Amino acid sequence: MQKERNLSIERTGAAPAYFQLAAILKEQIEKGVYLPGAKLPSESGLCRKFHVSPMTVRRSIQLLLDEGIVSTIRGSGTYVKAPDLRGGTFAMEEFYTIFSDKARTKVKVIDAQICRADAAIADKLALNEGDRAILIQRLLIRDGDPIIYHQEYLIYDPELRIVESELEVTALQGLFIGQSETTLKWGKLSIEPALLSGEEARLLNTTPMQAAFRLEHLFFDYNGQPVSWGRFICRGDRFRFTTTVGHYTPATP
Amino acid sequence: MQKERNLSIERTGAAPAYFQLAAILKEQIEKGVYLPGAKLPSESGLCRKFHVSPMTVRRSIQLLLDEGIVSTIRGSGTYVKAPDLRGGTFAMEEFYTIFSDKARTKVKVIDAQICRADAAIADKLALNEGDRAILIQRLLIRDGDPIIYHQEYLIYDPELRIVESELEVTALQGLFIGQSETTLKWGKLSIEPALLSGEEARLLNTTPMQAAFRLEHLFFDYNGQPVSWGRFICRGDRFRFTTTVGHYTPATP
DNA sequence: AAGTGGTCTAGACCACCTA
DNA sequence: AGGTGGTCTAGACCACTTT
Repeated sequence: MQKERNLSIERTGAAPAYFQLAAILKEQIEKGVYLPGAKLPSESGLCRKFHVSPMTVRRSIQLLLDEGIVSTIRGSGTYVKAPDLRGGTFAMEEFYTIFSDKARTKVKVIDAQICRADAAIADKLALNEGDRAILIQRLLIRDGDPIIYHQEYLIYDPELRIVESELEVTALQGLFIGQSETTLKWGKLSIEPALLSGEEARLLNTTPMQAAFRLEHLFFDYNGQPVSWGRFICRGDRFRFTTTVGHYTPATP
Repeated sequence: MQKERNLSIERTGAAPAYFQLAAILKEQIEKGVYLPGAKLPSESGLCRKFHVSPMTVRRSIQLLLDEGIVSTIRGSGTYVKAPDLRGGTFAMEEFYTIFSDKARTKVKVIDAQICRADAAIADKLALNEGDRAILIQRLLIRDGDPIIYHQEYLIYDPELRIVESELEVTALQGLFIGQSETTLKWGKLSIEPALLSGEEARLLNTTPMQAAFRLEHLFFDYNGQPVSWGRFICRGDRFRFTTTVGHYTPATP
């Protein structure tokens, strides 16, 4: 037995006990006390050492599990994971913050019209070729610069009033914030790299053949009917998805 | 009071109670029993209705929270969220599965050499310009087709034996699986769209100016020292990151 | 057989929101 | 004031792995 570290749980209501314990364990791992592959103390051991109940310890471990810092093996123990690229997930948060910054970001509707579905549109929106659909084109302007071009096809259904709500300038924010639209149930998203076409480059005020992200979205309602299909064309020099892997605790010295 | 649904928790050990309860709630939401914005029954109410303890109910709600299906407001209740783009996260899983499919995927080391750090390398790896560094170039071949070109700079440190371990053909897989390398602590990843250069196109057996993903990685060791900086150039026509938002329960009719 | 993580109970107190 | 979610306890039993 070595000198007991003066690490303990404060019960002054500062932070939840399970959070404090998780922070302590993370710090140990951070410092290299437990290297990748090493086994953490058992849950019952942690109960005794920190004078908390089993459930509280479990919640702490669950936090580390969620953050991908450790993995558990039933009947064996809890082990520190080595960082791997697999753990990396790219979130849309940064993307979203741009939309929500209303002071610097403006959405401009370029055009809204009724069109006829071609093969691709009919396929995506479960229509027949030649059926009516609605096309809305928007430009997202950041500090006066157009940086995202959005093109969206909606099913033509006057009863659903989708058009009216979509046509509001704030509708784009709505997609991100998730307000109103109780008709939408779920959506598929995909990201691929693309080249700016002449038209897209013109709208985005740059030159063609630039690298860009194409973020495609397809939303469905509660009947399983596709409602909206569209894509965001984002200037590649303005966007980048970032993330971290491994155990990185930002600045708590 | 309406007719009680014959939904109840089975205690036959089939699945954990908290999981079953979460599934029941998800199904209700899925069916539109609780529309976006609607309030779920209170936790104590769920305890009574399903004859489980508060902790079990809480775990169920926690699951729904993690999946972004509901949000809770302390002192008020639990509410169904509307789907929003924000919830979408793009995982590296698909990317990883390609690497792990050893039957169809082969890694080929094109070149490994000692080089001198230019300004960019020196900056990323915290070296001085002109310092020695190691450059490794690999090609990932899928069904005989080269689809990813990987370029990686490592600090030149004979003591650390990083080179030897990195040079193994399996090292790339190791980055994903997270085996061995106990010296790596954490890493930063970023994705941006790019155009294939002439050299890159030649290696990937396609034409220049094609759209591609550039996945950049920077790994650090336990001393905070950058160890490895590199990028994966992925043919855009072969890769796509996908995700879903909203409450989508795959095939349980 | 002993130890480990996974699940669960039946309460408790608190902070917060709504009325 | 009463209801709600957030935290926590001090046990229990189980399935599993290790010795």
